[in-house]
Amino acid sequence: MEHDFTVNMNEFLPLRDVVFNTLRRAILTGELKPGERLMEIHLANRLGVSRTPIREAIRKLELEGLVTMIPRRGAEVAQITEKSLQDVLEVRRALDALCAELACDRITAEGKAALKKACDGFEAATKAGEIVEIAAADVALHDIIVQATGNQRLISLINNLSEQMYRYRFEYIKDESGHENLVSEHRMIYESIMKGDKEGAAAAARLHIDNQEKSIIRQIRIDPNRKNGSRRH
Amino acid sequence: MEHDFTVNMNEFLPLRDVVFNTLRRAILTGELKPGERLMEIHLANRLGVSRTPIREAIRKLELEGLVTMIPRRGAEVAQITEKSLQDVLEVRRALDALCAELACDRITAEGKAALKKACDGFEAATKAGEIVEIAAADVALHDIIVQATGNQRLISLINNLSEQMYRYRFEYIKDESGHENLVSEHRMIYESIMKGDKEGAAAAARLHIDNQEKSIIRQIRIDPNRKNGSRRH
DNA sequence: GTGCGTAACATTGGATGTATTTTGAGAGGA
DNA sequence: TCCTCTCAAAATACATCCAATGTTACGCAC
Repeated sequence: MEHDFTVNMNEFLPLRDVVFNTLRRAILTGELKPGERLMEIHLANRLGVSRTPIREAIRKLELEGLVTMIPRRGAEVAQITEKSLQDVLEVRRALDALCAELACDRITAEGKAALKKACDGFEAATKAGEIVEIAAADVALHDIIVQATGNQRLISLINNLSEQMYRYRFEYIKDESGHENLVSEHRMIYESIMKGDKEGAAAAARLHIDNQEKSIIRQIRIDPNRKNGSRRH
Repeated sequence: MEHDFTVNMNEFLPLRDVVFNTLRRAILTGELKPGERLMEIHLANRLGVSRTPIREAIRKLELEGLVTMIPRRGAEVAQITEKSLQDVLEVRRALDALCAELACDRITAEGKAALKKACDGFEAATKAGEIVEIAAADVALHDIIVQATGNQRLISLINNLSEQMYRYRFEYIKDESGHENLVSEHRMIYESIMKGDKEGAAAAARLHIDNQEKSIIRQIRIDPNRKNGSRRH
């Protein structure tokens, strides 16, 4: 229990970080569409800052892979291809399995309690059927497992990779038929971690990603119009 | 087989990328030491450019984890702790194993030929005993496996993680006693991939990282003076 | 002699100015 | 009608400038 000044600290975030977070959110929520150009002056006017913070934010987005740079032409929102999604998921499968294994060894008593609560919470959310609730519960559950590893590098990598598919998060949750699968997968991960069964936890985590992959890829094929961005003004 | 303009393109790299690469190399080779402050105006004078490209390069280094930002005070070269190294290696163990597995399925005939050549080359280099040669052969070998996965995201992640321990690369090679281990580990990975034995390849890759980890950690404990940076002027 | 306060300095954060490059439209010719 | 060349408009890349803040050192008081 440190101080509770953290809230006020947000006021003092450098503008570049505010812009960075704003743009990232806009890209991940689909407000800025793949292929759309990010022009410094327009963004600067829109956000009411000068070009400098915009540029620095774009540099970071570039390294994160959310925008692609074309020299002397500027940045645009990165295209998401089926291949790139599969690449991301392939890595995530390995890293989520690693998380599950490490969590078996390292999770604390409080962690276990939180995990149980999150697992129950997810089950309740699916029964209620509220998409947003389910997504939030899903994130919370995974977050506990990831955090339990205590590996800072792993934590930030997973967060980054998860982001890449953030805009598809709702797709596989909408699919009602998958709900009981989701619940049982979560429960299997949960129980394996509780027992300290590393192989079981890893296998369950992999299976979980496999199913997400199937669901997401199916959605993309059904609705491939996301590819082309449209101008905003 | 696209164009072969890639070489000439280097001439047209934006200044910020030149600075980015320069600073990154300086950090990884130890020319800029952990804890050392990166002051924009000094770097600008040193490299003969203005502050703008420096700033944008630092933003990228920040996201890559090579420098840490202190608000209103600037950037400094990130400290390397034993914990952070272990974190990196823990992730690499999983990703190298994944690479080996994927390579089993996806390596081409040319890839196999190159792999054989690289493997023999490494063995020859260890016999010759030239540290630099051995390191180069080691990189070449691993590169072939990583590239064979065809997963662009995985490739860049592994490259990034490898960089984090670049300055320790020579440490575990200097250790003469480990040479025959290195050779046999490489050979085991090589043979497993040739046979398409995924489990074997993954296990061998993990073992390989385990041994590197032991060697590097031992070196750090022997020579922990790297921790504190010194001012340059 | 030590500790506190203040002022000068150094450095980052952000804004603006300038030049080069790209793009796109329009005119002219095949 | 289509292609090409030219020119203008716009956007990036880089440099510089101003403002705000953190740091340091000096001096004064206790």
